Amino acid sequence: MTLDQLLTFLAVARLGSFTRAAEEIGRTQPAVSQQIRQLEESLGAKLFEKLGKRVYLTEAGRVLKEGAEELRAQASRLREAVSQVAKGERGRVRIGASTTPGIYLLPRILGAFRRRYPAVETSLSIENTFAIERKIKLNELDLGFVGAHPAKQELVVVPLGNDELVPVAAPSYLGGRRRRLEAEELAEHPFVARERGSGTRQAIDAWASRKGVSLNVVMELNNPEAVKMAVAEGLGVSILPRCAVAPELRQRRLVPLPIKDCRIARFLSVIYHQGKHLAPAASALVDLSRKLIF
Amino acid sequence: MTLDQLLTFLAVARLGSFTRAAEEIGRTQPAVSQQIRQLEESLGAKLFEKLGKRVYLTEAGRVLKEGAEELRAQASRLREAVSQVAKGERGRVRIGASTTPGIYLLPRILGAFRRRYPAVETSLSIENTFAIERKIKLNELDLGFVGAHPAKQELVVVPLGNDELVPVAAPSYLGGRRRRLEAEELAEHPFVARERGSGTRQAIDAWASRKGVSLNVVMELNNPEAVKMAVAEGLGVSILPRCAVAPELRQRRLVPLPIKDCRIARFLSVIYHQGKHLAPAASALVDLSRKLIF
DNA sequence: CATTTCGATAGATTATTTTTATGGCCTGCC
DNA sequence: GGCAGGCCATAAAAATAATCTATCGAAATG
Repeated sequence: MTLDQLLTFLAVARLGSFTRAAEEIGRTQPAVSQQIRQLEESLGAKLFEKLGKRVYLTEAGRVLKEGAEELRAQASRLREAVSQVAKGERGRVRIGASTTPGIYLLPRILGAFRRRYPAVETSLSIENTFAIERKIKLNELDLGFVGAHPAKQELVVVPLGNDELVPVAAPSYLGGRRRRLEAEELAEHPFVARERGSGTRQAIDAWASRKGVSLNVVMELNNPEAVKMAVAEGLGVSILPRCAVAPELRQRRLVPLPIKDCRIARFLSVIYHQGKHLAPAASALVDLSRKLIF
Repeated sequence: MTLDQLLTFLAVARLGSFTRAAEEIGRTQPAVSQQIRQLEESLGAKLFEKLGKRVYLTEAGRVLKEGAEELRAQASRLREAVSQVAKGERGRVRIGASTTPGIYLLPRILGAFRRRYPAVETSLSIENTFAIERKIKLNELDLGFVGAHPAKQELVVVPLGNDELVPVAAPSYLGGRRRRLEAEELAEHPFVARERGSGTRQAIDAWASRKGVSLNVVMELNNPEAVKMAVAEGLGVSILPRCAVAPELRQRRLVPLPIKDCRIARFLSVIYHQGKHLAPAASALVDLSRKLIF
């Protein structure tokens, strides 16, 4: 039983004639005869009977006709569904993001994406960079938004833009002072940090060791919002992604802490598996991200 | 897109390997590769991606997998349904019967048939012999139970048995008399007859003209039950199929009217279209009918 | 009763599928 | 890090399947 045979069968059943069915499907009549014979053999049932001139469906043929029509409709729906996915009109994109991009960037990006591709489902799981890399390698995620250069052989890295890290403090913490600190002076201030292993923390540690500063970490938090709260409460200073503190800086709930030569720029990237054929929807999301960042 | 390609696709999707899928379906690996490639081309969508060693479904592949499984299940159900019809376990038999067999024979036959083949639908339409023959020729009926020899070239006639016609009267009509009538004497009695065109009437008329008797028809009714009622009420005598009057004879609501040389035997037959491939269920019904008649 | 229509059949031909043989790529193991 | 082994892709050959041409026979038609 093949789909082709079923289509031939349906044409014969509908037209009540082998010859006319043959014309309709652009074959010769013997080809139709053989297709029907094979279908009958494979099903073990006679499908037509020739009473006089006309051909009639047998009872088995009537049952097959019902079912074959349903099958054809379903096959056609399936073809359409796959085609929609292939064209990016439908589908699912599984996104992973590390904390900073996940919280401060992706909501905006995904909002725009959703307006553009309303029928494409997106799932976002926020985890640390390491976990995201692992899941991408296992094909459990399609795209990863991370702030560290993985530079692994198996991953494609699409640069999105710089994510500047800015030192901040509570307005009351600094008081009236406006003096620019030397990098070493940071050691004198209590420092509220993200947990070790976070991209933000890694970038800060790398900068600090480059400058020969040892930070006076008084608190480690695995959530940038919690870090902001702690700093706003005057527990200490911190260095946070600009996109994370932009609203607080505007509302003056936090203020910049000027430090000499403090240009910590983390590179935000989208990563995906080497050799992966990005679905159109995923590809569109990457494009959209690049536009929205700049 | 063929069913074969979908089955191959499902095997690959399930096993995550072209080679293992090939083993499972008994082909070589390149055959699987080509099937998948053709499927991808016909759908216009990449279905698998090779990331490292394993092959993974793309989003389009995931959609196809869902749908293909449904399609497979439906195709398999369809195959089963057709097979059941072909084996006579299921199906529909469209039966036509003329009045006498339809009322007095078929309820019993169909009851027995239903117990034997509970999943086979039967439809019974009671019409006159002419209409039944026409519908059988138009393939609107599968089997016809009639009491006249159609002997048309295009019909197969399966004899079931004799349907004896017995003269009857109301007990009160005869009074104490028990004398056997000569055929000619029947003309002296009011006769309650079936309508012209009914098989019973035709048989009686044929017998009467053979005997040179002209019946004194005082009433024509198109329903044998109505004839019985009329006779029971003493409106006259009639000649009715034995199977139609058996209960009344037993209950003495009617009594036989002995007439010399009155052996009117109508032959009951099943008819179907010449060249018709009887479905197993229909065939079984014919067999059952022959058993139950004798 | 000849004629036409329609499906079945057989043999030739074409198209498709499968296999065989091989190459490239990645992985994992020493 | 080199090498073997596993896995998929590819191309040509072989096998299989589908289609076409030609023709037959049965049934309906005028």
